[in-house]
Amino acid sequence: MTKIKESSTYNANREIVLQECPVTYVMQKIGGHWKPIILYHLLSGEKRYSEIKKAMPHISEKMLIQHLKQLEADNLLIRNAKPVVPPYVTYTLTEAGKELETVISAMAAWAFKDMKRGIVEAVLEG
Amino acid sequence: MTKIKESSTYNANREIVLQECPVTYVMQKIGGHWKPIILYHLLSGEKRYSEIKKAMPHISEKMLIQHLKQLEADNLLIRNAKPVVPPYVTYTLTEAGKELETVISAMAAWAFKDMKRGIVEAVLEG
DNA sequence: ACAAGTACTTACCCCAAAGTATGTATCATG
DNA sequence: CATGATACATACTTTGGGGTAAGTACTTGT
Repeated sequence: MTKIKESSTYNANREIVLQECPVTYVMQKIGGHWKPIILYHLLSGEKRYSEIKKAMPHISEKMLIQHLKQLEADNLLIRNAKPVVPPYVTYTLTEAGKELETVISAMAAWAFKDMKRGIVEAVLEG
Repeated sequence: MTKIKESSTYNANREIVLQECPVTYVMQKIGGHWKPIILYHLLSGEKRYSEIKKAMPHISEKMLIQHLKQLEADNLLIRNAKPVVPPYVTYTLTEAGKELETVISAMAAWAFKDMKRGIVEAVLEG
């Protein structure tokens, strides 16, 4: 059986790369502008929708909801809706979500180091 | 006429988020489909262009070059061209690039754990 | 009566990222 | 003298992520 050529490389790419590359696997789940930031805010504990929104003034509602749904689908957080009348919905990290803290920390550590490096170089050049 | 404000959110977002969020800072540098994979291949040592290309059969030349240039500009790798006649160009990680290994390892570790979790759940569900 | 708050949903649009395809310079080799 | 290898460059098209704006359903406060 010849391998399916599906519709051109990029579908092929996605799947192959996903299976081969754990980093890409992670990127699928926490990549993009907003997801890591949402996760970051939830690392400090359960928050309700409006709290997250206030913590991220620059995100649109559409993006926020969309990524919350995605993170839920990816089993990184849990949505909890109380059937009360002003809706009361909270989001909590799952175990998987909490375990991302090590990844996020590693990133943050590297980022700070790299930012410093940038400054040092700028100073040396100037 | 829906006019988009010149300086409206998404440009503002980028900058604000970059300054506020180290994770986004990292994403700018190693995010996307290809960059982490390129870095991964270079973690095992200096490689020439054609070697990287062969190691990543699904990337287009355009994307490969483009990301190599970007990674170079971001000070994550160094391009070394020997002025010989079949061109001989190698790429090596900088210190900053090598230090990404901790980040990439954290990602990989999480990914494998999470993949396993996915399998376990699938089995339990039947 | 009606505005305001909460947690979304939907429709429409734009742009940057990624893909496709082809071109370039140089020399070695058949 | 034409072909192939190497390391790119460039034009052109497509795709999808993200942005804006507006609507929904339900109730509380004034």
